[in-house]
Amino acid sequence: MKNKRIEENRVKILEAAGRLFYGKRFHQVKVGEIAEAADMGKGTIYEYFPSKEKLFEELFKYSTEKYIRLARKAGAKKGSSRERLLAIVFNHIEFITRFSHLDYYIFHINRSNIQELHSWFQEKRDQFLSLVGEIIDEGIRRGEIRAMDSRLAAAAFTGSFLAALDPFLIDLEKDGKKIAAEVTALFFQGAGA
Amino acid sequence: MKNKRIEENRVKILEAAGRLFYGKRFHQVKVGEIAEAADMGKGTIYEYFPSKEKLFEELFKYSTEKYIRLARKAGAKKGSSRERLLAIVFNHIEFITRFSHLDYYIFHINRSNIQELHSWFQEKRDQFLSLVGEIIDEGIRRGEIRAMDSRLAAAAFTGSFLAALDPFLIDLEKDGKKIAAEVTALFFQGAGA
Amino acid sequence: MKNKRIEENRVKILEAAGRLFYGKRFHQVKVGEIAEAADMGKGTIYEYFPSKEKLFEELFKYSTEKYIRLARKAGAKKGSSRERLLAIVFNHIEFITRFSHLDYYIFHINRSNIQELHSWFQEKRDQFLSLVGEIIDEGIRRGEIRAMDSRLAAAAFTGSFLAALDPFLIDLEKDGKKIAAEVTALFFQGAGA
Amino acid sequence: MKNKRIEENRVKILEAAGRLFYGKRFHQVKVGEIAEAADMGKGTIYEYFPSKEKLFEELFKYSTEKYIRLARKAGAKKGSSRERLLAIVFNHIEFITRFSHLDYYIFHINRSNIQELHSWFQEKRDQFLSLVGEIIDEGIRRGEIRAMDSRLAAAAFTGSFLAALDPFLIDLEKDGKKIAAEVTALFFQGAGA
DNA sequence: CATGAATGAGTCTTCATTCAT
DNA sequence: TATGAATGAAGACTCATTCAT
Repeated sequence: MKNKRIEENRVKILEAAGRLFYGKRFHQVKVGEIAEAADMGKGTIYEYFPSKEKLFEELFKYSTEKYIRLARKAGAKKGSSRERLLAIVFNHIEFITRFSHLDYYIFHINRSNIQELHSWFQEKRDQFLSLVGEIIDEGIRRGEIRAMDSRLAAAAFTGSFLAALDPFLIDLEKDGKKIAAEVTALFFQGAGA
Repeated sequence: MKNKRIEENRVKILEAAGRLFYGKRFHQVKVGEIAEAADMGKGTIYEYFPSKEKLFEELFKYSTEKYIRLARKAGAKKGSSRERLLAIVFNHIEFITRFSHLDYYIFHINRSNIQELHSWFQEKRDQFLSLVGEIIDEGIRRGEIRAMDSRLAAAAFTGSFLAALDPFLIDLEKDGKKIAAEVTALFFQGAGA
Repeated sequence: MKNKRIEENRVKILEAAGRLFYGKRFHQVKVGEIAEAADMGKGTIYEYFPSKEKLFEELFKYSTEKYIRLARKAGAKKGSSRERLLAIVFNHIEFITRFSHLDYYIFHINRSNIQELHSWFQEKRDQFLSLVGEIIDEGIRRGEIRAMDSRLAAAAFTGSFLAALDPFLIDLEKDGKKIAAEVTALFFQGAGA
Repeated sequence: MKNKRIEENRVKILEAAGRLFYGKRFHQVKVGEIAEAADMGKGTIYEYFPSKEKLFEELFKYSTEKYIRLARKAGAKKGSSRERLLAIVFNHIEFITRFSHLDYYIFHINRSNIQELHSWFQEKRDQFLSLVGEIIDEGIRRGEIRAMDSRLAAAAFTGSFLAALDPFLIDLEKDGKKIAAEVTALFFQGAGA
């Protein structure tokens, strides 16, 4: 099918661009580089994306949506709220391990400099926080979590595992799971004596 | 005095640049704009910074160091570990309220796209986490916080208040203090029922 | 063919640049002018030469090599050493008549301001002096020229025709050949009574 | 006296500029460098010369006039035409040995790219060729030189010693005098067998 | 007189985008 | 559909010159 070929090339470009943009600023990545990395001619890029700017936006969306899709799947598993939150964290670890360059586009450019994507990004963050918030809400309903502002708790929990699992701070491969467990435990038990 | 004049101009440029870079990408800010914003000739910028790139790096450092300096001061206040952590959070609120454009350069570009600054930035983050970690350690010594990995806790706590106080999510001015208290309380008591 | 097109464009640029640089200093010639003179876009120049500086160097080499190639051809003609030397001089006249702008880059910037080309230029001058020196050597062997340091003689002869045929001193078109003959005669007979 | 101090500074700047321009292109030498080399403030240069361009022109004139003044003096010595021509050549050697950087401005930028100086330079060259030509003319009158176009002979002779004594070709210090004698001998006796 | 910080006009160079092949 | 040579708009940066001290 024609569409399949087209979609394959789109993803090929996005993945190549993802790797290149990782750790570089927008203007440090040349369209020619992306083309080369995607093993295509420069002109071909423009068959799939109307501009470099749009390509970057698409990459941003592609990464974020991939993350949220996987997170949703991970959080959907049955179990206690603690198990489900842990699943969210495990999913995070797996994602940033497998798609480290994509991870980059999700929370770390979180105040996207792409003005055009601002509201889109807010919505996606909302979706993610809602996902976590719902798990917390259910935990409250189940009596596993004390009554609280689930929205705030979702943000706090998300922030804490993001910070604790920063691949620049720890060895994700080796210590990821352990830290995931610890940070989740901390969220449930608190630090107080 | 000569040195004073020079330092004043440096800061004048940095502050002007900070306001301009805020919410824009590196290449969207023209050196001429910075010069105009700093009320100087374009050439004068180059008397103080060898390149736009270097100016950006210096801005990054300037902002980060300002933040850490203020955080250190805030955390130094006497009191319980809870009060001191709260002081760190209050400082954060004040900083991103007063210097919202500078805040931008601190945790939100936290995987600095500026390759050259990577290790520098790691060090600064370490310094900040150590600052928080020491407060937690003292809390443990005092019996206010249960025995735990203070480093991990520091990262988790920092992550949670950063996420919860995101100015794009909440009205900092209005709800900042309340949320600061809540997120700190959550850190101490945990979410568990 | 592709390569042909590329070489054509290179030469087109070099010739255009040659005409422009003639009688102007490096910084008085704008890249845009060269592009316009070569009937190309400014960016195209940079497809062929990495910088204006390099383009100038290439022009220098191009001109010098063209001169030497033609001189070699002229000097290769059969005949007495006097005839062959005269051929070298005639070639010089023809060259600076037809390619006056290229001539400019050859002996008149003879202590090349282009530091990078210094040794390259020395080599080329050596080649030219050797060419003349060999003719003289053969003249000695044939008994047409008395035994002497052919290297020195080559330099002296070259210097004398260069100076005597300076287009700013004489009317090359009108008097060139006559003066060429005279200066060659002077070289053979000497000025002594 | 005031004027003495002023003249001293002028020469100081010219000499410093001469050393810097030597082997560099006009735009490669910065006014700041000249100032530093002359051990003055940048602004001070402008007290003595209205522009960098004019400074360069003055340097050019200064060098050329110094050369011609010395050549005239050298050629004025009593003796045979051969001795006097040799004196001109010896003077050349001494000049380019003592003032190598000034020599640079004389015959080697002989088609001055400074359009404004063109006619001035032609005149100076005329003066020099006349100087040599007069010696030749007197030689003819004395019967030391055969009847000939003294103008052409002057150019040829000048060209030959310039080329033969090129400091990039020979060791002036060591071989200068010998080559001077040889090139003069060649001029008188000719190369013919 | 001497200075050097401030200036901004002027230019090289880059690179996203086009389009003829 | 794929390509990459050609393009030129746009911007960082330089540096001669000025002028307040």
